[in-house]
Amino acid sequence: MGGSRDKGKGQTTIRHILQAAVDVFSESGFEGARMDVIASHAGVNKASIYYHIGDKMALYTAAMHRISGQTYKNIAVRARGLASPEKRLAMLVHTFAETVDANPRMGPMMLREVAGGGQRLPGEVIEDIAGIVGLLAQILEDGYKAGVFRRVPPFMLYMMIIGSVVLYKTSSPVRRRVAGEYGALVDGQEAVSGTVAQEIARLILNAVSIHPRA
Amino acid sequence: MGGSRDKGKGQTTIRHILQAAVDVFSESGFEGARMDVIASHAGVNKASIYYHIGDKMALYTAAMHRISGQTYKNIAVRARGLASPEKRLAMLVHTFAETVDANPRMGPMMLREVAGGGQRLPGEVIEDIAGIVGLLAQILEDGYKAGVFRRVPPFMLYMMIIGSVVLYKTSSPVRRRVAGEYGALVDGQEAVSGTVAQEIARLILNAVSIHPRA
Amino acid sequence: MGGSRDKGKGQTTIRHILQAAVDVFSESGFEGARMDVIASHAGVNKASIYYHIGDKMALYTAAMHRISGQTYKNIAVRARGLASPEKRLAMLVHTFAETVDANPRMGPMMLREVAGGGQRLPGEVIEDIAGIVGLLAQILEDGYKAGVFRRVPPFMLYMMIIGSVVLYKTSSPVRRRVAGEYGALVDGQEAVSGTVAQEIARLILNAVSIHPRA
Amino acid sequence: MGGSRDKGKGQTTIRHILQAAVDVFSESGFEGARMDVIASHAGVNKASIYYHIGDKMALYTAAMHRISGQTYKNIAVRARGLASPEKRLAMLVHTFAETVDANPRMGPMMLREVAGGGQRLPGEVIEDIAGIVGLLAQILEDGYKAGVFRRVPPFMLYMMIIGSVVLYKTSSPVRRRVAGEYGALVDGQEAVSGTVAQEIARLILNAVSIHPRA
DNA sequence: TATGAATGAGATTTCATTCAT
DNA sequence: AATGAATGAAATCTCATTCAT
Repeated sequence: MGGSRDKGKGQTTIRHILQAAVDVFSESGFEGARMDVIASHAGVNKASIYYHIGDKMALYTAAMHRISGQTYKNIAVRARGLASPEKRLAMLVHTFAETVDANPRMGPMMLREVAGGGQRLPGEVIEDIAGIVGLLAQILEDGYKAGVFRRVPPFMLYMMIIGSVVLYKTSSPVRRRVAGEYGALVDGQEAVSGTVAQEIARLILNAVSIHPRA
Repeated sequence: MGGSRDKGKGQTTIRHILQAAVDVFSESGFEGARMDVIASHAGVNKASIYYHIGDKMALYTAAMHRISGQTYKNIAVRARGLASPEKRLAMLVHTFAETVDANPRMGPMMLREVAGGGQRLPGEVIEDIAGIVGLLAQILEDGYKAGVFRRVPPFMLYMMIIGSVVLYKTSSPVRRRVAGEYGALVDGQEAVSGTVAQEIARLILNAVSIHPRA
Repeated sequence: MGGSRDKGKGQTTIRHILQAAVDVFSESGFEGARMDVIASHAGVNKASIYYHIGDKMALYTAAMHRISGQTYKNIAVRARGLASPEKRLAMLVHTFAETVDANPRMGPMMLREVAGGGQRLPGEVIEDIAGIVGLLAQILEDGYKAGVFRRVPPFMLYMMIIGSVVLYKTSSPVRRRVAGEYGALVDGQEAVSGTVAQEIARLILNAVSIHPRA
Repeated sequence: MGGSRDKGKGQTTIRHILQAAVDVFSESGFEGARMDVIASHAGVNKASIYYHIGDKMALYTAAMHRISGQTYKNIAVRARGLASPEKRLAMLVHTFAETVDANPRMGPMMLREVAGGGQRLPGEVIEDIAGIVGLLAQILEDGYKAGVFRRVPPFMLYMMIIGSVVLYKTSSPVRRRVAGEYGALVDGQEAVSGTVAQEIARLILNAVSIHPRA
């Protein structure tokens, strides 16, 4: 019946492996991840990973690229066609938050990479990040020309956005543990798109906007 | 036997070990760090680490606490005695930035912990973090009561601050690599206190302040 | 279906496989050779080797026999019909040298076998070697009866001949490296038949001949 | 009593490891040798090899050098002080044969190296070989000047000597198997110094000497 | 207090071989 | 007749930890 015959069996296997790699690497980091674990998550023999993809480093690269590529594509597609810089900036925050929600593994992987100085970041991933920073820079430039935004270094704002979104998302276990110490100070939602993203977007917009003196 | 002057020899060794541990753990993460490497950085034999401190986990805990404790103390001391909530908030950002500059290892270690869900964070470190979040909550509360700040979830703002400061600091290698792809978009200072911290403080203040409509 | 012209297709494949096997085994030895490498040298899929020939050992046996058989046949054919023992001995050295030149892979394979005690030598190969030793023994016997040769153990002379020819041929890379250390001592021709074989034949003849006292 | 305390425990371990390495590598070749086997031959844990020496390649290098060095030293010491070139050449053959008898592992290792083109031969080993060839060249030169030797390329004669000695020694299992096929042709002594070396020395001397025409 | 040596347990990687098509 | 995919078994190498001194 229609469609998927067993042709391309290898492609399916590769997809399984990459998904498992994303999961395990993001949970445990590069050194902490074990090939055994990835293999069994993927439901394949360890040797299959080497057959289809290569060694641990190659697997890591492939997994990273898979995620950064998706993120960039999502953001790029949605960023088009919105009129005002404010709306585009808000949209970027929301899209980023949604991507993080849809890809809970992305945050940890990126944080770890940044923590390690990005030494392991493959060129393709760097390109994806540069793409996102480029979009953000364009928005800020347009807003500045329109007289609504202050001059803000785009990379700094990028860090602020992913900092708040990713850390907020990722830190929920930490947040809970801090909550144990400090009761009311902490607020417990899990998803970061929706309410939380709205709050973040408002803060970010507030931060970059030019406000008239009273 | 002996007695008099060999007192404190062990303390020096312990200090060397802890410093080396901070360096190596922050560079490579928990799993990536090797006891050999830490030992040789410290200029001692591997077995000495076990004698003086304990196993890898104990060493990690000690190193983390050493850093988070310093940070908390720095911030707590400086945050006292400033009148307006705005000034206290700006001060907190600056102090945090300075601490990160003075302790370049702190950022990576914290990012990694957050990325890993903080599973390994020892109670003492959690307390230090909670302490900082508590200070921040107090500042926001005062500002809200004074009618100058909006209601902002303190943990979210905490994430925003450490997100921008730490990521900005830590990401300088990544930033340079992105710069290669995207020329002018990136700005290259290394220290995060000073100009960069000022810019961040301004953004943060802008973000939380209540602005009159034009 | 099929029928007419696909006959013999398998034979070509088998030839390719065997040639590749000879190349790779002689370059890397039995343990060092990889089935993948042999397959790709032969331009076929790894599984084809198993289909057509069998496992690694079977392939090795087939490759060895292919070579030893050629050598024996060459020598046997040429050795016939020459009158004097001296000429037949010289001819044997030359033929051996030519075979080694034509089959550059033979030397290494034989050396390795000898080095390993010949445990892996299949019976057919042993027979080929025994054949050559037999020819040599006959020559020596005839020369002894004719009063021109001393009594020399044939196997020892066989070792001397293949030792000098094969080692000389095989060792050219080593010779070049030694040359780097010891300049003028080394002489660099590549082919072993021709001049080199003449020199060797002269030495061998000199060695076994009976020389009148001055 | 006297002497060996437990000081230098590591040195003993290293000696055990190297001896085991020589045994196993020479029996099985580089690829065929298993680190497990070497470790258990040496009576140490596998990891000890890595602790004391390094990886498989480093171990191989160390083992090769150990052997080639001993050989060169033996020959160099004995070659001094003999008057006539003939006696020195004979002595070299005998010493070589004795060394091979004393070090039954040397032959196989060298044959394998030659078979592989010597790609793996470390510089130190090349130097040892060059040293031996140098001694031989000197002897031949002296004999030529004295009018008793023909001009013979030293490297070729070197190959002839080690070819006959080493192959003869090493090939005893092969010889036995050939004997099974060809009865009387083969002669079965195991040691190569003594009678066999005498025979070889006589052949070699015969080969290089200038003989008056009858 | 300090260290060279040693190791068990486990990690990554390789490879000959088989299977389904 | 041929092949892409898959794998069990085993090889090399690593590393936190302990021991004897």
